[in-house]
Amino acid sequence: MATISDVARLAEVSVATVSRYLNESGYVGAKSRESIQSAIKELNYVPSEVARSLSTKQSDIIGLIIPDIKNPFFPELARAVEDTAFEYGYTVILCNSDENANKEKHYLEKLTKKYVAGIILTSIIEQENHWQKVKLPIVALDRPINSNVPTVTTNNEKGAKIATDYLIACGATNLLCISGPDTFTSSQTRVDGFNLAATHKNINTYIIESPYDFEIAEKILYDYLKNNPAIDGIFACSDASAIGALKAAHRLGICIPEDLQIVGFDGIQVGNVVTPSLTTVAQNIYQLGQTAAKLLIKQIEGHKLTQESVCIDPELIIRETTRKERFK
Amino acid sequence: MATISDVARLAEVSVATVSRYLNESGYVGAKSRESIQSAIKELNYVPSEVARSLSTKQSDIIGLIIPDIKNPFFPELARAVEDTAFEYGYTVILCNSDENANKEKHYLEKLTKKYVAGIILTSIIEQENHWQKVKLPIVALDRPINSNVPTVTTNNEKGAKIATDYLIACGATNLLCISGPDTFTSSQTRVDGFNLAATHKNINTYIIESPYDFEIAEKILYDYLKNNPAIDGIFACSDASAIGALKAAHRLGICIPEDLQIVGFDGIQVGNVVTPSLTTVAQNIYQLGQTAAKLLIKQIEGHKLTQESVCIDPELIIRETTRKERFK
DNA sequence: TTGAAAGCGGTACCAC
DNA sequence: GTGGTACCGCTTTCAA
Repeated sequence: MATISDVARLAEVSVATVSRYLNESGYVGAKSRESIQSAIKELNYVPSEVARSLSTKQSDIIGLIIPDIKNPFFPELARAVEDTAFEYGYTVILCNSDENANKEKHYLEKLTKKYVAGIILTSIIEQENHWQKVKLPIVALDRPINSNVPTVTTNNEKGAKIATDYLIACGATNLLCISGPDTFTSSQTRVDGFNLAATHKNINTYIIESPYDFEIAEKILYDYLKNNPAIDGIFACSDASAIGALKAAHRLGICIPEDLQIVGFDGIQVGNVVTPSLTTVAQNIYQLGQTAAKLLIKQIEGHKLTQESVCIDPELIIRETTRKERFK
Repeated sequence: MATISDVARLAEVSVATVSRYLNESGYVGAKSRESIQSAIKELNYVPSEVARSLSTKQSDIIGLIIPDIKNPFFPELARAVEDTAFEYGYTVILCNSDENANKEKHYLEKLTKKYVAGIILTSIIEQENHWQKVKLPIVALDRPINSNVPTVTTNNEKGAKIATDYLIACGATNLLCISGPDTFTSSQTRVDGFNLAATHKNINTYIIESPYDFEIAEKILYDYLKNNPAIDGIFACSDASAIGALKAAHRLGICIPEDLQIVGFDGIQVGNVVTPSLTTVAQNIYQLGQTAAKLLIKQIEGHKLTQESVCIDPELIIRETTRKERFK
């Protein structure tokens, strides 16, 4: 593999000049420029990013730490981050933390060692603060970690409120909210939105907790719905639990949406494939990822952030698990 | 950030000794060892992987090039690769090629510049040969690129044969095979398996092509099934097209599995969520990724490969889009 | 406009 | 056992 000095030698100039040419920093005379160009071509020269990194203490690598790429929410997010990174000439390292503080910490350290340019973090660690040791640009995605860290999230409360309002408008009066694990602030915020919309009306509300896993949710909801047949509307804090509820209702012979209406949250693809297809509050996942990446790159490149944090509105997608709106 | 010479100075030894200690190469006396340890602790020293890479021309980064992480087949694959990489101390860079030769080439180059240790490639480029310029360890995943490159694939022919045999055993006699784009050898091989199982019996066979996209497949199959009501069994070369077929049949009022049985291929999660749930030939996706990563790491670490290529058997998962087996 | 040379933070050979 | 030191390939002063 040819090096910069090979190029310099062949072009009969100094490495400094070649470097200047490469980085478009400083002057390079026309003749030098030409001979450098042909030398590069002839030697098939490709600059070493590692050497450059060592010198500049910077790289074009972005670390993306997420809980689990298998979780249907994240592929699209990762894709958005990668697309944006690609557009700006960056590259992304994928890390699955499994909601595990140690793994998260491990990756944070590992990425630091690599001089990554910055990190996008969907952290489990809201209370802890490994990230504080990291002096790199960081953006928190989906889950805020600290008010000093720029954060990109969905407007969860608003989304939950819209969903609940819609259920009520469609005639549901006994509402169940399926919350997520209480360690997720996003889940708590969605529950807040649910309460905001459902209280002070002639509505009965119930809350039950379930992990964002459709098989577990199915079990939990099977038991719950069996014992609580009055429930006629469900707002689930995730599509996964919504689909679990759908399956459970199916097994119990409950008709959807006639006897029971369901609205999910997230907008993952599967919701469109189940029968009946799922009415849901869709997060703009791609935009979340894209925004996070852009915010990070802005920081990396030393621009001032005009907005520290971004909150993206979700959108209600009406499909088949809800009836027609009756009350406006 | 502390460097190796800071450590050496504080520990009152030379950098060479610290380096030896760090890499467990060569002798380090007990006293030196101790003072180095405490110096490292005190300075909170973390070795720079970049500097090390420059010196050794090696890194612990594995490049993973896939068409699109949003494609439901790949998250699990990526996860398996990442898990295995993690286990062996490697880190993975994720690249989405979009089945685009230029993007693939770009990434191949970019990864080379970074001195990545090796590359796992799900290539679109079966005929081209960008990868030939790359002198790094490579493993081809899912799609063979060349007989010299170690390859990990599913036994597609066998899987297709099992699926088709099963359809026939369940009483289907007018079989449609939904193939994939003919640029995928995997699809061709599955069609081969289908033909192998279906010809020479009192079976009528038909073949139609569709992309691995459930919405497009739905359109194509809607038209096809409308005009060919005799079809009573479908073997789809992907779960995506199987689900498209399912949706199309649903819209046409065709009962599944009574009037029409469907078997998919891939084993993606969605198949388990649709109604009726999809009988399918499941690839062992996790194992594919894991095997590829292990094969790559073996090469990287200079071990001889005992088996150049690996072919993993898929498994028929019987769910609700097929009837009970009637003929054995 | 250009080049010499001092880093960047390690590794590894060789002499002691 | 240990240390001096010449690289690895590139960036970046600073002087010419």
